[in-house]
Amino acid sequence: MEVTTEDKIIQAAEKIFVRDGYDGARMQDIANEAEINKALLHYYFRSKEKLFQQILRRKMQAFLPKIQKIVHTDLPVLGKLEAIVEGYLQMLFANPRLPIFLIYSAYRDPSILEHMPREIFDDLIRFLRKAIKEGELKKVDPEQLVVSIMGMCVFPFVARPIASHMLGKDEEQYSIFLKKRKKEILRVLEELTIDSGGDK
Amino acid sequence: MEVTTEDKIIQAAEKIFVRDGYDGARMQDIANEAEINKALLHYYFRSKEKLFQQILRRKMQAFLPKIQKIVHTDLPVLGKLEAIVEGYLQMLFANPRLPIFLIYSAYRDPSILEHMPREIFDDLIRFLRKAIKEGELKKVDPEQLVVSIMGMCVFPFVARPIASHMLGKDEEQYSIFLKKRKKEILRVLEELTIDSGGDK
DNA sequence: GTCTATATACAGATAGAC
DNA sequence: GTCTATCTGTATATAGAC
Repeated sequence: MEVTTEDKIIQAAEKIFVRDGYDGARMQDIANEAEINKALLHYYFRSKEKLFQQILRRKMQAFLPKIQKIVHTDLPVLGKLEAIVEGYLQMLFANPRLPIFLIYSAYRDPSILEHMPREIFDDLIRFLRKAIKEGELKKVDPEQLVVSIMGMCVFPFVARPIASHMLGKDEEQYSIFLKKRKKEILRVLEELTIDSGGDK
Repeated sequence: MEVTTEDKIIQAAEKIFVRDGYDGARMQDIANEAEINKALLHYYFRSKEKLFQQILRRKMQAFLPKIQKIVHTDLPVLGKLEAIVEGYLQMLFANPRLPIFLIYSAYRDPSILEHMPREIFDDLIRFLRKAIKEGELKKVDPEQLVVSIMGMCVFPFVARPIASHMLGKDEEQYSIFLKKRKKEILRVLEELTIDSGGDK
């Protein structure tokens, strides 16, 4: 299984675009990163814009499928929420700059959102609504709750430079802070669930 | 009180930089917005970089002082949290693109954070710690809680295009969603406070 | 397919008249 | 202080040899 030139370009372009954004990225940087010539980029993808669109689409599709599986597993509310938060945070640890890249790109050209799968959200919201009806979850707006969960997960990664400065933490301390995040988010979510067993 | 050319430039530059970011902004666009000639921008601010730094500093200082006042008022935990969330959301409604501008700018050049006041955070965290010790708030990590609150407030504004798409809402529906946000965030925070009165 | 060399476009910055 | 005209650098994109 050889690595084709196209693969090398895609790899390199992902790195540079995600790091620098469309406007900040330079074709020369991508070429350097791929260890090929700048002209080859155009040979394979015609233009910066077209290359960017490819990368964006790939990145969007890598975004949610893991979460989707979790949503469809059969777990009690808190267990499912825990799995979702964990899966989501895992993705963020592996791709800390992905959310801001996607967010920024969506401002630049909202039409790209057409390619973004939406069912995961719907399924999750449906699940939460059912959980409320069945008395496993306190009465909250499920849509609002999903956004709150995403916010609690994503924000410390997206706003990392500002947040670490605000908290007076260096890189290492902030990494530790992030690792404790799951427990603390679940601490909050716990309070929203209703303990049917009564034990604990 | 006349509007000086410098004022016009600053106004215009704020709008364009906040909207497009440093890389995306064009000096020509700023000049057009200010209804002056491009050369005048350089006459007043020498370079794009210098103009940007000015704007950034101004925007950073407009960011938190309102919150600071609230933190220093004498209110019970939930009341203070409510005031903070409200003030914060108000600022976000008035400046929806400010956070992403600041975040993105901080990635570009982290040294700008030196100009960002930090005491507000410290004060708030101290306050929360005290509230926990005095039994008004459940045992959570105050730093984590502050980040969670910020995340819940900021995320739906920062990620607006993606979030509205995910939820299948148009502009108007999403605005309504945002207006309900305060109540829902407080709903979550309520569960973290300890009702000393015992009523309700 | 891959390279070097070059064309083209445009943005930031300056010169100089008024 | 404000303008028009221009310079200079640099980024995307193409031509053409190998």
